[in-house]
Amino acid sequence: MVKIIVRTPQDIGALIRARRRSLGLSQADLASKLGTSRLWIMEIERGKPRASLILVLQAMSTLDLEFMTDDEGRSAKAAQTTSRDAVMSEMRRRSK
Amino acid sequence: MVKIIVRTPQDIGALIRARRRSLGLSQADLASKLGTSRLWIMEIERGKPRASLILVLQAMSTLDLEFMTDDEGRSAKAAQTTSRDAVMSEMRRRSK
DNA sequence: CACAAAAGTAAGCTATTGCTTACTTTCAAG
DNA sequence: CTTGAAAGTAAGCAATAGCTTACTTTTGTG
Repeated sequence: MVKIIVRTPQDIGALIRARRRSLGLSQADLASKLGTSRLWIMEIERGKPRASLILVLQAMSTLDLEFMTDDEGRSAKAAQTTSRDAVMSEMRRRSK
Repeated sequence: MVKIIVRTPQDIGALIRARRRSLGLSQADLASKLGTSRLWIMEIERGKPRASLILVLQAMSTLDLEFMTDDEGRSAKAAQTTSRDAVMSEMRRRSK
């Protein structure tokens, strides 16, 4: 199970297409599961840059795919800003 | 470094907001780095569902964030479909 | 080859995005 | 309490997303 990094709409298109195929679904099948049009599936698989976020996320979940991202241990502990960040924002405040 | 799963526009909004703050950037700062409007930053941080994919991906990269997904070892090896998938797609073909 | 499903292309339409500008409200620090 | 930056709200507008329908091309099997 290798981690793939997703940076571009093309990456997402390729991911969706590969997964759709590996599940044996046609574009029409996926479109109807998702409640979108077959045309939309076509376009997203081609890397449509301005596709809407929610449809992409729904497609991911329909295909049992998940996005992950690294959290830099900032979750609960650093509710109060770190002193370094405080300084930085102070600096910006002062500069013009 | 904990992996966070991102499933909804709200998840993305929270992620972007947290990271923006931890970098000491204002919404206006981020908007101008990204070439979008401050209003867009506002909306995305609130979980705008239909925001456009490309802007979201650009925001991620501007903030040094990455999306990852699991590849199920399907990369090169299984260029030719697995026999099980072949059967399934065959079945679908025949059924109506 | 021949046939059917899947995939791709096109055109036209409405709803929505993302923008600008301008104001208001909240926050942080003296 | 005052003040300036950041954040939130609002209105109006051009560009475009995503839809339907219809047609064409490609793909995979017998």
